[in-house]
Amino acid sequence: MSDRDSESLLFLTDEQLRRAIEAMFFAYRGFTADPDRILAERGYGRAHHRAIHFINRSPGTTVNNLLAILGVTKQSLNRVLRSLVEDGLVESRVGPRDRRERHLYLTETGAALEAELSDAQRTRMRAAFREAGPTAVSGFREVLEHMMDPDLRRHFAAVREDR
Amino acid sequence: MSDRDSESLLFLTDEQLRRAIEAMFFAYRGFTADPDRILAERGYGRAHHRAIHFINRSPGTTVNNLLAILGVTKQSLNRVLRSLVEDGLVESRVGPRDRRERHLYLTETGAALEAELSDAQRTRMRAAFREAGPTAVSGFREVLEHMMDPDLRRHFAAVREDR
DNA sequence: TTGGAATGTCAACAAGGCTGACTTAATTTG
DNA sequence: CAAATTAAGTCAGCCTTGTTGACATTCCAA
Repeated sequence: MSDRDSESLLFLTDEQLRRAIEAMFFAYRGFTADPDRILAERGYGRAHHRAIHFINRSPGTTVNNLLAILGVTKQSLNRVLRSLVEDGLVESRVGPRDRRERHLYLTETGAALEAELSDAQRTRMRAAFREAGPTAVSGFREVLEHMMDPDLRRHFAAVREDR
Repeated sequence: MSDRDSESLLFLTDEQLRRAIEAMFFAYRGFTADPDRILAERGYGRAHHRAIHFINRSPGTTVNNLLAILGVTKQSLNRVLRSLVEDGLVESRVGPRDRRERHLYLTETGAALEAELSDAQRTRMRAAFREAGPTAVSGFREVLEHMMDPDLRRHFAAVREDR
C-alpha cells in the first residue's frame, strides 16, 4: 500500500465508518437468514450450525478444539453436541491414541444437513460476489481478515496452511 | 462488470466460498468484541447496543421505526428500552403530533456510552481499513451491500439519501 | 362515535450463553 | 507407582434476548 493510499484513508469520516458498521450489521443478518430458516424447521439454532460447520471442516476434531474455535464453554457446547449425537447427525468416537478424547464426525444425515445449510449460504454469497465483481471480492476478504481478533485469525489461517 | 470478470468468478470453488463464510463468522466476532466488553461492564448486552446505535443515528425515531430496523418483537425491544430509560440513557418523549407515538432520544449519559461504543468499533474498523487499503475498503462495502436482504438494504440506503 | 393503530405490560417459555462444583477416565509427570 | 493433570461430561442455577398470546390504554381518523 502506497503512502498516497494511506493519506486518502485519512479522509474516512466517522460518518463513513458508522455506515460501514451498519453495513456489517445488516449484512450479517442477511448472511445468517437462510440457514436460520432451515435450522428452525428442524428445531435447531445457530449454535448447532456452528458445530456442524466446524466438524465438517475438520472431521475428527476433538471437543477441546471445537471449544477453542467457537469460544464458548464446554457446558454450552455439550448441550448442542448431545442433541446432535442423539439425533444421529454427529458421531463421537473415542480417541484412538488418547482415549480421553472424543473425535467428532458428521454422519450421513449430518453431512446432508451441512450441505443444505452451506448450499444456501454459498448461494447468497456467490450472488453477492457476482454482483460486486472480483475486485470487490478480494477487498472484502482482505478487510474481513483484518477485522478478526489475532487469536481467531489463527484458527482461520490454520486451515489455509493445511492445504 | 465485464464478461471476462464474470467468467473468472465461475472459478470460485465451494472451498473458497466456505472460507469466505468462515471469514464472515470470525470477522463478526472481532467486530462485536470491543463493544461487548464495554457493555458487559455496565450490565448491558448487544440488544442495548443496537437500540442505542439506531437512536443515535436517527434521534427522535419512534418505537415502531426501531422495531422495523431491528427485526425483533416489541416485547423484546420494550424490555431493553425500559432499562435504558430507567437508567437515564434514553429519553422517551410523547409524540408532538401523534401522542400515541414515543420519540426516542439519547440523554447526555446515553450519548456518552454511544460514543464510547462506537469509538471502540470505529477504531478497529479504521485499523482494518488502513491495513487493507482503500481499494479493499470499497470492495468490502460493495459486497456487504449485496449480502443484505433487500428489506434491510432499504433501511441502510434510506440514510444515505437523507444526507 | 366507533374501529383500528400505536404503545405498553403481564405471563410464560425457549435457546443459548454463563459460572461453579463435581465425577470419571486416562494420561502424564514426578 | 502415586499424584497431578487433562478431556470430557453432567448437574444446578442464573442471565440475556428472543418468542407467543392476551389484554389495557390512548388517541387518531373515518
